[in-house]
Amino acid sequence: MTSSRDAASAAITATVTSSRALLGIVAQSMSGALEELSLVQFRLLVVLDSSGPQRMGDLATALGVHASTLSRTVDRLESGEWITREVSPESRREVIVAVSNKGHGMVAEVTRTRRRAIAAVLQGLDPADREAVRLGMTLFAEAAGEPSAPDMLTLGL
Amino acid sequence: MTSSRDAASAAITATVTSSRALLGIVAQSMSGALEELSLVQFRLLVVLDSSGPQRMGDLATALGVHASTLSRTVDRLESGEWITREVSPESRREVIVAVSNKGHGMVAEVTRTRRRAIAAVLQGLDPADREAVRLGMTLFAEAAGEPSAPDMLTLGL
DNA sequence: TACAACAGTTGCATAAATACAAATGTCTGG
DNA sequence: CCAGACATTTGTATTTATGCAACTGTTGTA
Repeated sequence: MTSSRDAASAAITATVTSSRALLGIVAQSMSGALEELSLVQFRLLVVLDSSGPQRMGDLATALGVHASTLSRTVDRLESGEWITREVSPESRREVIVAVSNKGHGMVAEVTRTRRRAIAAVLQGLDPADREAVRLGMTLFAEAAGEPSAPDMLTLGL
Repeated sequence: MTSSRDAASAAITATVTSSRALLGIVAQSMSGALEELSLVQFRLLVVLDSSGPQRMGDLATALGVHASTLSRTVDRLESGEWITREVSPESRREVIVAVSNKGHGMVAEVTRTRRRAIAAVLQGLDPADREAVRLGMTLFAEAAGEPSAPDMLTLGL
């Protein structure tokens, strides 16, 4: 007979294997961006793109880096016109950073590429299997919950 | 009615969401290693651990970096005793790099942590749902195939 | 209004990753 | 056996990321 432990283990192994494939897709989708930006810079762009305009200090906290480190990274991104940096209308000692159109376009491009790559994989399945993937992925995502921001930052995502 | 395009799109979205969760787990599993090693160094360790001992030149090619760059990175890993570096028994001009016990242990530890984290997530599902995840993940992994090495390297995996 | 708290930048300093060029040592074919 | 090819390392230089300390300017408050 097959024990429930074997069944659980099979699910784990399948998930690990699948995570490798998914990781490959994610990495590949980022390769274009990483020709123009460092991983750290791209990470900043993603955070800013998803959270909206931020004060320097808050952004430094969100990224877990020193304010001076952020200031330099923002220098570089600004000179590449990926982001904008403006004195806050609220307080002249605060500086608000926001993604530029160019910056948003890059993030969107990566997202689009990722989605397209996943779509291409699913294309290779018949509808019933595709539905099985949808179900499995949905169940897993629900059980896992949202990844924490600090976790994602480890890999610069 | 629900078109087949909607169904496909739902599968894509579910997979994208799931990939985020998986990425979080992967990143978290690496966080311990990244306190002691840089991403580049860890990447080298993983490649070496999975492909076995390599000549410097081949390793540089596999990692897509200049030989001199590799030489320096190997210096650092060697001084931390993560790897060994020995003159090849075949030819005295060749140098063979291999993971040390310590290095292998680190990679294994990350792998173990990852597996455990995934197991914990699956633990939260009842057997039927877990089986659905197993099936979905298996189908996806089969359809996606093995990720290419260069792709994985983008993220240092 | 003066002073303390705050936000950000700038002046160091360090470490890592990177590549190119040059040097060193080893092989190999003629 | 020796000249060129080959594998690796070393010298040099650049870029990025990083943090601490000091500085500048702004705000709030006693």
